[in-house]
Amino acid sequence: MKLNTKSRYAVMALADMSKFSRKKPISLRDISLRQSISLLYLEQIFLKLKKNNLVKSTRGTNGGYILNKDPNEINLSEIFLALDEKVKTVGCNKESKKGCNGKSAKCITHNLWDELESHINIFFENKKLSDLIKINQNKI
Amino acid sequence: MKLNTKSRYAVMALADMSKFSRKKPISLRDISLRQSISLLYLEQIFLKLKKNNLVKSTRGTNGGYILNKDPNEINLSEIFLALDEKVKTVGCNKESKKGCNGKSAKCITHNLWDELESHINIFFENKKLSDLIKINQNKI
DNA sequence: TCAATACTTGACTATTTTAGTCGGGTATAT
DNA sequence: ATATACCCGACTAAAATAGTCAAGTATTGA
Repeated sequence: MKLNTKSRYAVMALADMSKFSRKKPISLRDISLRQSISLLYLEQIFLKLKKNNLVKSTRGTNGGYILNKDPNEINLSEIFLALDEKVKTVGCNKESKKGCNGKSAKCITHNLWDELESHINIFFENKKLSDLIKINQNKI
Repeated sequence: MKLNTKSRYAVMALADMSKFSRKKPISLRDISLRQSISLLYLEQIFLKLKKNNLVKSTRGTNGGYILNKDPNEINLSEIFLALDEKVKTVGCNKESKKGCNGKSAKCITHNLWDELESHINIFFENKKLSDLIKINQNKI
């Protein structure tokens, strides 16, 4: 049970950006160097973040990305959502409303996974980007 | 971010067993039929459960598995542990104490994932097998 | 103007993980 | 004896992951 790197790197990169002013664009190159994430990979990630209006971009020299909102207004749910990272613990969850494991009824563990999902989602919803940098003032 | 089927099936199978007396062995064949899980796959799963002393077995005709403890004494953590399902949200966690992402220091999101892990682990520790069947009295 | 910077996009790929199956056992009850 | 049911390692197809690559376009600063 683990998160994929895209989601993790997205959070890392946005947390990185949160430490800087929202006036000047921050280039992916800089983020790549500071956080040791492949530039090419970051590009892929930021396309999704942009499509989901978490960041906006300016091209050209001195271009880069800017956060669309204040770090204390961005929660982790939004970020995971932007990257299609679903906290979908199992196959038999809300989406497949009718059956689990090829059967016509909900499986015996159905409610359990639902509960776990809610648990994790609530955790993410309550966690803001600004929370990350508060704890990590000392780190780059 | 999802659980693997082995862990899920393990919980399902043990929850299934929890509904029956702990006197008579329950065959994997029966569990397989009731829960729609491949018998061959169940065998693999129960080997691990047995090695970790969650169940004991008797061979031969009318053989099968018996829970080693009462359902209200078995929590989900034990089950996941038996199947090596770690709630290891990311690479850079407690195990790799020194660095994340090839760097020498903890990454900016390190504490976040730690916190999430604890969260989920606590959820599992507090959840007993007996809780599952209480909620699902009506289901097989 | 023109070179350098930096975002844009889709396609591609090696590796790893997952979700099982298969084959050939061994022990036990009837 | 024979059918049942656990035991165990090895194997594999398919999917997911974690990226890279190629070929752009837009903007700025010298």
